[in-house]
Amino acid sequence: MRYEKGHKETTRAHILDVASRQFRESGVAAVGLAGIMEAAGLTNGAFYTHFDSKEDLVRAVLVDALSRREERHRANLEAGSGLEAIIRDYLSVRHRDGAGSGCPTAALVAEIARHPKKTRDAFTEKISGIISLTSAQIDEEAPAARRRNAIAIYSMMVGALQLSRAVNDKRLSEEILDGAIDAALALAGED
Amino acid sequence: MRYEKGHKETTRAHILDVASRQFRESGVAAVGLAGIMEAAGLTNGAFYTHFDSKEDLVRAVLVDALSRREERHRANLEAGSGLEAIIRDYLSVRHRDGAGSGCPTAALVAEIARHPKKTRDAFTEKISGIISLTSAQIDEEAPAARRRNAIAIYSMMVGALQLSRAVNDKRLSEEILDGAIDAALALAGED
DNA sequence: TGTACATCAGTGAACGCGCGTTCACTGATGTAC
DNA sequence: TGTACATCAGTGAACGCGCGTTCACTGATGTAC
Repeated sequence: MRYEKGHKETTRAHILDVASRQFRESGVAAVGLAGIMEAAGLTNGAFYTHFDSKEDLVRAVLVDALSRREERHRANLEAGSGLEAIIRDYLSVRHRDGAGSGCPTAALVAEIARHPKKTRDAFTEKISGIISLTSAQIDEEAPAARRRNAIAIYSMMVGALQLSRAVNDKRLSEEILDGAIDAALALAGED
Repeated sequence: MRYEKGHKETTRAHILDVASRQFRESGVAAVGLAGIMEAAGLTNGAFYTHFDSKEDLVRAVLVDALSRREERHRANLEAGSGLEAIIRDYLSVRHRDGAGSGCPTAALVAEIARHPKKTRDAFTEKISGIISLTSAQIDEEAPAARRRNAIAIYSMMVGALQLSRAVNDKRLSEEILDGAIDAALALAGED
């Protein structure tokens, strides 16, 4: 072959990374394929060697980014640092200010709701896994209560992170993060 | 004048209503001015008789829609139905399925975070008011705890509504709404 | 060993289209004289 | 009272631009004979 073995896979992964960052930073609708390809060091046309369409890329980005976060979540739990570390990390100033490398759900959930079924299917599956994983770590007897609290914590984290990003007042933004940390820890059974 | 008195104000309000619905339904970036004007029964060019730019319209929509929701919230509280009614209404299937007439925060918060300072300023002011209003209704002694819980409830409602909209599984979607209702009621001190 | 051909990731120009914005114009009415 | 002019919300065509997608082509390498 004209390129070394694995070259195509590497290029695809690179485009995926660039797109993943740009989507989370600016939103799917506001990002163009030409800009992604240019940032990846390629020209327009090469895109279709790797993906069928922009929608196909969105789906791939979603699955990849959510899988990475789930993996990190899992590693965190296995290292014994527990839900508390995850909550504090999620609702940190660093996460608020680094949307491009942050949670894809917080960055894109509203947009995903408007995308085709196939894309929402992929998202649903990943979210379902993240909720199950979180629920296993809640300090509660009843499984139903664990699941309920996992949903409440995840919803609160996603909502609070977004609000802290949209709000244009340092004090209020940090108050939102801190308020959500307290309430999430209480729901986790770790306060 | 060539049009009856108040005609211009009526037209402006009509454009604002149409835009407000389309933005909440499809997002700001995905909606074009031509589509808004056509749905309003006018032609392209008339837009600039009423607004300076698309960004100016976004700001006006945000202030208008959030003010209306705050007013409704306030009326609800004064009618004595309390926070519980507000929470149940916010996290209802009807609200989930009616984004176009629903909460602008849930529909647009991630996009707003990427808009210019002036737009985020307007959003910040309104959100601040909504948090204060909610906090006054929390069944807690300490003002700091009331404010913290108000923030937690609002964040959770926004996040849960978005997740319930994005997820493509009826069961999971309703589980998210119901889980968030339970947790929010607990935080409101009404469980 | 040397040559002809096949492979295919990437190039770069072009496609039709809709975007936000501008602007010369229309035409119904109000005002001035 | 009748006529000329001013006002201004709305029209509709056009502006340059970037969008997602297509496609004929390139050129470096691998394979066949």
